[in-house]
Amino acid sequence: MSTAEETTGGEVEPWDEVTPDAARRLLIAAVEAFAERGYHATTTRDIAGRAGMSPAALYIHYKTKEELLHRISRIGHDKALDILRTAARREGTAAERLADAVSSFVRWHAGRRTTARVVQYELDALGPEARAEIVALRRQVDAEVRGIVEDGVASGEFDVLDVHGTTLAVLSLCIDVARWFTVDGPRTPEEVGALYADLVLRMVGAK
Amino acid sequence: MSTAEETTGGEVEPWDEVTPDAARRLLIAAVEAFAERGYHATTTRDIAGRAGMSPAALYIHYKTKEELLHRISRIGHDKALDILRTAARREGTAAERLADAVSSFVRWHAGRRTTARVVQYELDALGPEARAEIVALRRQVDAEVRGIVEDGVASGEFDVLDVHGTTLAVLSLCIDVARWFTVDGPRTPEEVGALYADLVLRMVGAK
DNA sequence: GGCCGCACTAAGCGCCCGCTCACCGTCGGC
DNA sequence: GCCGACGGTGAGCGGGCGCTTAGTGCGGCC
Repeated sequence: MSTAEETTGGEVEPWDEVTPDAARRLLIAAVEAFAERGYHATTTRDIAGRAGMSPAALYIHYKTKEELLHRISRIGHDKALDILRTAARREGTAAERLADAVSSFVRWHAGRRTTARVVQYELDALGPEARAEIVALRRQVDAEVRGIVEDGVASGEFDVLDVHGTTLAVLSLCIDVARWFTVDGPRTPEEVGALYADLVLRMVGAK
Repeated sequence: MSTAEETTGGEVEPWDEVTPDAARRLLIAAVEAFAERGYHATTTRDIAGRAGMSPAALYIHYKTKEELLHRISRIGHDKALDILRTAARREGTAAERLADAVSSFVRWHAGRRTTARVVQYELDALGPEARAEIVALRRQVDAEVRGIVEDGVASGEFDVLDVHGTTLAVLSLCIDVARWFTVDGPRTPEEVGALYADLVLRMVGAK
């Protein structure tokens, strides 16, 4: 096991794009609290406490509690989109790219479960403008996966009746991992990723 | 269009097991509010207001706000389990029974979306004892689906490497419908049910 | 060494939450 | 025609919420 910093959940938390250090500690504390209890059940006092600060310290780095959620959601969606884009743009058959996309997307949802929960399930807590921004990112996520599926259909690799519906189901399957996965469970993120890649290839009728 | 009572979402709401009438109206109001905003973001004043009552009226029929969630969750899980049991116990091949289970389970999650959202996503808001009761019901849900998958494997109808993992994925796929489905979308609950039944048969490698 | 800037704290404001309680209108039984 | 039972209301309590503000300790720069 590496000596890199880990959370109680055993997840490595980079978040290195967030500076200064105090702002990053507050954001990581917020991710943990939101993932455990949900945005509305989390208090600003709880977030500050987890970060080892007084309640007022939060407002030096963030305008509101909602801005914290917005930042988390934005960074998380960027990362998720980046994972899918990397898989979609690599060389290989549509089946190889789809398997790569699903397995890495699932590994992220399982391994970075706390972040993924906040990203996928707390969207409704954002205000209209922030939500609109995130919804646009989600459409890009959908487009990446649909692109691979369409490539496979065009090349004759896949046998799919409803491309939009199947794409939705594939993403849905991956996203729901954040709901049920636990580090205490019998499977590692890598195992779930491999299993799900196989299941998805079956769903698209890969030859 | 029928003259049966419908909510704004176009869903028929039986809830006929809840009496008296005022208690049922409060419970339906709570389902709508919890589904829209989440348990923690919903106020007792909002629930009572939707039911056309004063805030204090809620406490004549329910001890706490949490008891409302518990009742909703219990009734909803009973209904979901009933749907799966009916499909699992009918006559037919494992493939027929699995397709029936998935399509009816998905139709429920899409058609009764508000209830399903509360049932599937607000579990963590329950206290320890109530949550334990519901978790036991969920294990029975899992067992019903796993039973059909095992039958199919035993009879040679299905080709499945990881029975537990695949069962989990099948249920996961169905449950996530409650997160993304909208009545404004392009698909009816029946269409999604049929699509998902096909996808699941592919996942289990049905001959 | 003196002073400025700023990250941070202690205290607390105003608000709204879940929930309670004293009271009231209505309706069936005699 | 009166009376108790009961479903319902108006007002409000105690508390915790998101957020603010006045003040403090400390590190860097001349």
